[in-house]
Amino acid sequence: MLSKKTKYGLKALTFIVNSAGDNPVQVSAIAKNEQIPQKFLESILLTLRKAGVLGSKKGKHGGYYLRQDPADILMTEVMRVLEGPIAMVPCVSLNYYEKCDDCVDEDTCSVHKLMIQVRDSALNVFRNTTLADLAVKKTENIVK
Amino acid sequence: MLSKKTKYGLKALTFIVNSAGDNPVQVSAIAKNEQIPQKFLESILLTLRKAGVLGSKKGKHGGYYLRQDPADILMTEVMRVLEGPIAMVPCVSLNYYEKCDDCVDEDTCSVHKLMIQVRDSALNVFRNTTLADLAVKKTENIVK
DNA sequence: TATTAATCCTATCAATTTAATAGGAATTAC
DNA sequence: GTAATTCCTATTAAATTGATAGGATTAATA
Repeated sequence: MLSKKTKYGLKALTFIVNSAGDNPVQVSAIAKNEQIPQKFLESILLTLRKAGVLGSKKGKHGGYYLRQDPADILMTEVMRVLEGPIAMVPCVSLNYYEKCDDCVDEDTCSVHKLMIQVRDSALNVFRNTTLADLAVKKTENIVK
Repeated sequence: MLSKKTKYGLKALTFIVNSAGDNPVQVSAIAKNEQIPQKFLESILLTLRKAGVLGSKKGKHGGYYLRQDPADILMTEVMRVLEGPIAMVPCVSLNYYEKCDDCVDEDTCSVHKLMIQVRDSALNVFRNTTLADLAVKKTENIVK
């Protein structure tokens, strides 16, 4: 299952893209519009900022903003920050590899083989989707 | 993350395929060879039996066996039984659809769009992989 | 410079899920 | 009838998730 953290995070990022002014977007505005508990959202945006996806400005008229063009922000990065490894098992993770304690031989493990395929198919989606793609509205989508 | 339940279940099914005799395979044998807690494994195999993937024979010389040719058992079925819905969010699930309470319009939801792609890519793997594929050993794999 | 509005930080909590264990009932082979 | 096996229900410990609480810090501006 996708965690609420990730779901909220993706919605928040999309909202920021679509609030396209030069001013930072406030947590309260996002929370209200996307129906997200504000305090929870605060912690999520903080995570995204620490990961370098978002920048922030403190104090009055502060808020969050993107640090790159949305077309340059890949879902691989966003998903890893919010949801953790893309692989479903550590033994097929590119960025967080760990050997299974129970598995004698990775090369003959049936789970390993299957999970590599699942990982690659997910990677294929995330590598080819940017935040800009997510933020495209439906009408724009149709026009394309 | 893949649950241990699913991991153990996949390993157990593979083990049964590779124990290819006509006799049912005992839980104790699987548990021992695959390093799975026996009581936990019992409950997993019971689930697979109730779902129709495995058959069982009680009493002395009893055990579990496949009800179909491994080449006819798709990962879509196995994964749904063990891990639950393939979709990461209920609102894109083919078999367990549920509307999000927070989401106003599915058609414009950025999460929805992305998760449909992820679901389809996973389905593509699971629909094209059978238990027989999982159970192929490495050497056989190379020979192909 | 005082006030207000925002992010930042740490801690805590309740609910849920997961992984595992326990104990025995039912069934079957021999 | 005994031994070996699956079947069933209940319980539990640990981990994770989702959310809340309270205040510290920072910056704009009146």
